[in-house]
Amino acid sequence: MGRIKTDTNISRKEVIIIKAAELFKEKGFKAASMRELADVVGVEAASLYNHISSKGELLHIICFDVAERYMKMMDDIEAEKTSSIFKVEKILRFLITNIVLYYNEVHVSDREWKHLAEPFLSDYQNQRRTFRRRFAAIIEQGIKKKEIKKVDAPTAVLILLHAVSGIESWHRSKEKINGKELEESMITILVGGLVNH
Amino acid sequence: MGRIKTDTNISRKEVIIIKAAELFKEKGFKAASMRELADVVGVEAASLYNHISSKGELLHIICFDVAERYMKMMDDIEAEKTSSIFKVEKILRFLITNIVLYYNEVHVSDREWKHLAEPFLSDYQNQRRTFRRRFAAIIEQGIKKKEIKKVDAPTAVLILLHAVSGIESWHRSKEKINGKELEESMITILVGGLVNH
DNA sequence: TTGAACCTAACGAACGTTCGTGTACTTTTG
DNA sequence: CAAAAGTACACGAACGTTCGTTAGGTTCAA
Repeated sequence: MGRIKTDTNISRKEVIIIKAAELFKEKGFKAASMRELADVVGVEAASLYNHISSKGELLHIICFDVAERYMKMMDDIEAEKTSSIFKVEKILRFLITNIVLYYNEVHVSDREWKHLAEPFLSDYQNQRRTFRRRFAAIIEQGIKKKEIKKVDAPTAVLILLHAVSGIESWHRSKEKINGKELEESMITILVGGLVNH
Repeated sequence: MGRIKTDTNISRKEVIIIKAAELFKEKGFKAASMRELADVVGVEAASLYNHISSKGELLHIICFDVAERYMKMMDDIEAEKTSSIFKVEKILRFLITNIVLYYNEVHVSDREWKHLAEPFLSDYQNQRRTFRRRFAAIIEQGIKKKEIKKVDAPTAVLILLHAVSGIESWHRSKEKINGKELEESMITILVGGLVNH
């Protein structure tokens, strides 16, 4: 079939990962086969194994790349000296931008992490849990300082995270509304609420 | 292995569907095998086929039962003579209650519908699209009547639907907060917003 | 005694992965 | 400078397993 096309900026392994993220998103991890992936990459299935060790490794790389970016962002924002409500807004903006930039990868890490093999599965779950706790802590600070309404912080975090992940659906119909507009809409609704005060 | 236990209220087929919903939620449709399902039901894999025609039929039933309830609810609410913001609130309350009651089924129909076979796949997608449009129309009415802030209605719908589906995560740690509390928290945040006005 | 419910055994298809080999560069050596 | 050795990458064939499903016989309640 021929070689995998690359330039100096991107390795053949990275090409496979990018295509895998797309395929896993489209079909789901289990339903996507290595033969299909090979087709998309333009090579025979066996040839993939010159670059990767297993199908599971692909999922692993995708999930942990995303998780790492989340953690880095949280480190930065926690260090900032701004109001809690502004921190919440900043986190939301990061999440939205991140989804727009790494659409396939984020989708896969959100929906297919169950298929990670141990011990990575536990590790991944821990990272997500920690992230949510740190997010909730910021909201609780905001409540104490009366910047944020008295709400159950962990519930608020769940709502915000899931609300943001709704962008995937939007992404399918790009034409209708652009990324920046979408971001503003989301912030308005989630931070300000629907009611016209 | 023995017979499937039933009473007069619930057929053997329904027992299989209930267990299938649980298994599909836990493992995903593709990763869940008929042999596993048989184990859970307490029977050999082949015996399942005395009650169902295929694995796909199980997914079909689960997805369309949920979709039907959504549509019925929308019919009712559209017919009501109340304010738009109150209709939105009612829809949200329905969605939350529905998730709490039919946790596994809703989860499966949300995440595994991709694996439906045609022509049911197209049918399902149409139903969901229609539902979102009707929801968006209610929000737009609210905007016209100045009950609701000027926001992009389709975006608002996506946010609300995904936010509500976040309850799944909550469901895993039932002890911490009960269903009614959760419902109030969600309405407060989604309708009223986070900011303390 | 009939029919629903279950069993064991087996089917072909698809899966992830391994193997041995071929080929075309690149590097090392005489 | 040319031959040899090494490396990177791709191939087709095959592996052992698991999958959904079917065929045909058995059990058991009504």
